[in-house]
Amino acid sequence: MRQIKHPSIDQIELTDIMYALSDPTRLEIVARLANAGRKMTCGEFDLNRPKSSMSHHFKILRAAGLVETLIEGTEHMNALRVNEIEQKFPGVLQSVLQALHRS
Amino acid sequence: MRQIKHPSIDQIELTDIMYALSDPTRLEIVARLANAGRKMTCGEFDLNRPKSSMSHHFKILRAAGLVETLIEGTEHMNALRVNEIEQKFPGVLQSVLQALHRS
DNA sequence: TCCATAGTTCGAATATAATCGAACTATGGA
DNA sequence: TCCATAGTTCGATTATATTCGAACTATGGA
Repeated sequence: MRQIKHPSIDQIELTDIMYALSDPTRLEIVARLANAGRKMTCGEFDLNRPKSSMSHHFKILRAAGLVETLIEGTEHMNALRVNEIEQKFPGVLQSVLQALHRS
Repeated sequence: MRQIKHPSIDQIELTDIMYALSDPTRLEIVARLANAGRKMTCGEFDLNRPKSSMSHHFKILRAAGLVETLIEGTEHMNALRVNEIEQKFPGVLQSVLQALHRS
C-alpha cells in the first residue's frame, strides 16, 4: 500500500503556506477540512471542478505542508496538519481558519 | 498634494492578503516595516532591485490593504495597516510577523 | 480475471505574475 | 526656470499557474 510523500515540519516554508492559502478553491478545501474535523476523501468536496483540477489543488496543499493524504484502499483520505503547522507557525493557520469561519 | 487610494477595511480580502504575503520580497518589506515601527520610504528598503520592481511590489501590498502610502513632498511614506488588518482578521498578520521574527 | 471506483499524471491552451529598462510625473530647492 | 530626487507607469520578455480532457495506476469486489 504505497503512500504519498509529505514535507517534514522543518521543510515547510511560510511563503508556500501563504501561497497555498491565496486561492479561493484551496481556502475552501482547508475550511471544509477544518470544519469537518475528520479525514475526507477528495471526492467529498463537491466544488464543481473536474478531478484533475482538484488533484492539482491537493498537490499544492500537500507540497505546502498543509494537508496530509493517507491512501486507504482506493480512497485518499485528507487531513489538515493543524498541530504541526501550529507548532512551526503558531497562530497562523488558526487565525486564518477563524477568519474563514466569520465570513 | 495628491494622495494614493487605498482599499477600505471592508474591501480587504483574505485571499489578497495571503497572496501578497506569498512573495519573499514582499514578506521582507512587511517584516522591515513591522520591525521599524515607523513610516519608511520605498528607497529605504535596500533590496537590490530596480525601482520599477519595488514599485510593483508596493502596489500589490497596497492593493491587498497591507500597506498605506502617504505622499510627503517627493517621498512616499509607507506604513503597515496593522490595526485595521488586526480588526478585520484578528491574529493573521500578527502571527505571520511573529513567524518572520523567529526565522 | 474483469470491471468499477478514486485519484494522479500528462499535455496543451490560456491566464496571470515577475522582472526591468526607459520614459514619465510631481515635488522642492537652487 | 532649471535641475535633482522619489517614485510610478509603460511595454516587452520571461516565468509560473490554472484549467481541463484524456490516458493512466492502484485497489477492491464480483
